[in-house]
Amino acid sequence: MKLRNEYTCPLEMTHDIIRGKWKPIIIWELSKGKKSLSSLKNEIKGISQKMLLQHLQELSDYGVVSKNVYEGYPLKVEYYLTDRGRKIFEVVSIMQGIGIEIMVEDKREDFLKEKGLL
Amino acid sequence: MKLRNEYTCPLEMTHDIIRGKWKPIIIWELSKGKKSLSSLKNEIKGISQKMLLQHLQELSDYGVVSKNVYEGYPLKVEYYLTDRGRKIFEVVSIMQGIGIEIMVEDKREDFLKEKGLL
DNA sequence: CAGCATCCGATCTGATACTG
DNA sequence: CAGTATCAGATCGGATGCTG
Repeated sequence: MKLRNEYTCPLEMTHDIIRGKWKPIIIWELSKGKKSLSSLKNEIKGISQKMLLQHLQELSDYGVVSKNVYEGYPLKVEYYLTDRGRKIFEVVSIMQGIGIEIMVEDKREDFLKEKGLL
Repeated sequence: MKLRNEYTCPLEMTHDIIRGKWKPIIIWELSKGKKSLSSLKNEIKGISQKMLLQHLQELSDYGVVSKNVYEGYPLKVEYYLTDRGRKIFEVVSIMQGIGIEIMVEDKREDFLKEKGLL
């Protein structure tokens, strides 16, 4: 667990958890179900394996993500959101909703339709 | 306006807006009403003037914050949330709520009581 | 009071190569 | 397939001093 004690307010703590560049999108993907490293890597466009692993490790330190490891070859590992992770997902979900609102207001419906979000 | 066009999904855009170290807390303070630079500086413990100004500038580029400037001496400037800023505040507000939940679950009620949040 | 410039260390991110 | 190590560049953040 990596959560600090010197937060000024609870807001800061949540912010600390999701601040990394790829963290919200990782949480978004994991909200759909358990995922292997490689499927996350394929689904998150542009992410490097290093950053993916590093962020998964940090999220795990925060108690947001956990994993099941199955021994044998090929290795199989499943990452998933913990209860706390599903709480954090509520924030991520609102971020998505507000992002859509702003894009609509910004006349970017074309983008949203392309993504199947409108 | 600083919002990019290459977002993969709306989530990324929202994340981009609030990622800076002090951005959520600045938005939180501004949600209470118009504020001068110096009152923000006093209310946000630990922030440097440089970061405060830089983040206000970025939030302004994103259309989240605006300001009124009154000529004369001493100079008077009021920062405030735009409509878009109030949308983003919804995210920040949820971040606070979830942060409180996590702290409760983490047995940090003492902290919350101290801050008058419980 | 509001705001700018500069210097510097810390942190973050990405590319690449390698291991079990 | 999952995970580690290293190196370099980019970005971020903080301290300080100066300006209108």
